[in-house]
Amino acid sequence: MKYVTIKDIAKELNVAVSTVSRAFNDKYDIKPETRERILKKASEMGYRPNPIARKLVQQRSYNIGIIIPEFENSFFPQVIMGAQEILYQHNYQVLIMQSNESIDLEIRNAKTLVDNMVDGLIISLSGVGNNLPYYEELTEKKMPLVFFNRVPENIEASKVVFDDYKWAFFATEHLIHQGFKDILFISGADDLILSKNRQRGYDDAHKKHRIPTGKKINCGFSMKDGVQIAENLISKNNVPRAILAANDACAIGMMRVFKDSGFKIPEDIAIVGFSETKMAAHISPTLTSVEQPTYEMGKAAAQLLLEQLQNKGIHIPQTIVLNGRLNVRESSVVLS
Amino acid sequence: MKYVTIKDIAKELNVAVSTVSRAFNDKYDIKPETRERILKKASEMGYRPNPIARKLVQQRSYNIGIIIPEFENSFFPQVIMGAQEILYQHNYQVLIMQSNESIDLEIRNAKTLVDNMVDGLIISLSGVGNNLPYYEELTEKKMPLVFFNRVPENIEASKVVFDDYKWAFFATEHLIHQGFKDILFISGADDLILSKNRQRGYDDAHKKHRIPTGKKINCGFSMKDGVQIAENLISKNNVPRAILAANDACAIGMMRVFKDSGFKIPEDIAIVGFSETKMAAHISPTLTSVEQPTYEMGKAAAQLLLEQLQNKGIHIPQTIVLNGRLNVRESSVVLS
DNA sequence: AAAGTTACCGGAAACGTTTCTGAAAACGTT
DNA sequence: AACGTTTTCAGAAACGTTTCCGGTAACTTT
Repeated sequence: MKYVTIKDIAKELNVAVSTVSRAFNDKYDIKPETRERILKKASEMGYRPNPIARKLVQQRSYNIGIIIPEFENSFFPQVIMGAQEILYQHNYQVLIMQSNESIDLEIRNAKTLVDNMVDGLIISLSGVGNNLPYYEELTEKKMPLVFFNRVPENIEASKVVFDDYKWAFFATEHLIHQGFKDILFISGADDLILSKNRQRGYDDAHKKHRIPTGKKINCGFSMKDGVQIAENLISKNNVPRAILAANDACAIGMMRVFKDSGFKIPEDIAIVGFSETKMAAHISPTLTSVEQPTYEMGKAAAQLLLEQLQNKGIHIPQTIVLNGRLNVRESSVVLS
Repeated sequence: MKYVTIKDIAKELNVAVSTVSRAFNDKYDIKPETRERILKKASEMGYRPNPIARKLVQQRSYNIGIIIPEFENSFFPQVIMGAQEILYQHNYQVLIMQSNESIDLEIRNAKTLVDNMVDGLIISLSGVGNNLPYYEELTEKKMPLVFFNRVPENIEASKVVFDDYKWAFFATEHLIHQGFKDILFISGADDLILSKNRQRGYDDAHKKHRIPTGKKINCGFSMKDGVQIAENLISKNNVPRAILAANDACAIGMMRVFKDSGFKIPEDIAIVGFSETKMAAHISPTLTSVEQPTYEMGKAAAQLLLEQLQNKGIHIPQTIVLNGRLNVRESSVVLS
């Protein structure tokens, strides 16, 4: 590839490169007339400014990095789209990297993005481990950082999360109201705050209604995980009356297994999902699920980051807690 | 952010910057001993090479850009993961951009990536329009390009596609074998080759069995599109006996509407999806669908690109056609 | 011991921008 | 007409690398 540079234009027009640069950067000290002349010639020659060179001298990139743990569920893509909308408006480009649920890859991704001089980072953790010390380091170096969804506990950075406590509470209470006493809680990895909050919600709902809490099983967020757990429950003859699943993918995987094994949903076993996907309303029975404002989560994260980018220097970390909704559908309701 | 540079190390060790550079680039003319000394000091100081500066002087980035039209279906994420696997192995970083099914945004994305000196581009089209002249231009300028899935017709570039003709043919024939004569064909946008090939497969299957072809409706690839079309068919009292859908999302959207309106699947209406998603096996009735090797598609695209990157200069565009499979499930089978 | 090789390293140019400094030209003021 | 201002621009340094060129020192060869 041959690129047209600012020098080519300068030579063509017999002006200095600095003049051409000024023409493009809308600087005050340039005659409108020559500015037009330069812009015209530049577009004739098909010139496009080289962002790489600009990054180098300005020490900033107008790029924002987004790191997500997985691509399987539509959750993260939706968050990204929300963030993109805001960032595009402010002339930032978005670089997306995916960590495949691996902490090591996540660190590698983060370093790559930092090396590429992103102006800020929006991150959802793949897990908790030696990535956290690195993020500590980044915050100390004043790299603008925003975590979302799967956030670290002890890092002083802006975060946007879902109110997992509250909605785990409501979802559990909903199941209790249906008369179920033996409610299995499928949790994400234990080290995520998200899991702890849901656990608290689940526990407190039981306390409120003076019911002993049921079992808890840790689980990933994929359909495969759900399938595996369900098969396990059945083979051990350990099927509960109701389940609060880690997410929809997990719930749908379980439903499939239960249905195949002759269980009726919700008559034999009731199920509630989390972070609702499009599928919830389309499978049968339709799946009760906690709906999260994914798009808004992305938007909020982007906005928090923009704030940091604007008032650089002083910056008080902020945590935004987003509200949701429980969409009650067939999978958890028994008509009595 | 303050970055440690090659100069800092040079100063610290009283060597020239060129020497430090050599130490990192594994060049022959450096004494192993000083090389060690430099590497040690560098890691002590937390030095990381600045890829931006390197890009500028080398006029290459070791970055590959991937542009996809949408994030809703898991299809593209899976392709990306396949491509990533190959590209990572060859030390390329992957930059992902998403065009939101907009041709204008797609062009903008492509230009951004080119400006950022990606070494190559892997693209799936959002549509056909004034993006194509731009890609023509890029190929003339020798920018390595690989299209996949939604590919342009008349551009001399490497492509990897699915054998849409063959599997549309088989899927249609499968429906014909079930005894259905009135088969509605839900197609993607008309200007995509993919759509044309499927159309041909659909037509030829009818010809082979001497059945007049049914209707065709154009449609997007989202669940919403499916819902809308199904509602339309019902309201116009125009429901066919069987449907070959544009993809699974579309099929699932339709199934939902039909079920809600009292249609039995497959007794009243049979449905076959395309580019199978995880959901196909999990909804009820389970959905017959054409399975595409998404992961392999990404791998193949990456490999074609790598070939171009290696033998730069001479390069004969190549088209890889991937095979698939028809997974027959409940939604299309009537027991007779 | 002189000449030729080789191994190693320093210096400087280059990549394409932005930005700082300063100077020429144009203008206004008295 | 002399001076001060403002406008407009040119030149050069800088960003952090790689790479080319050349030079010294050590080692071979005769």
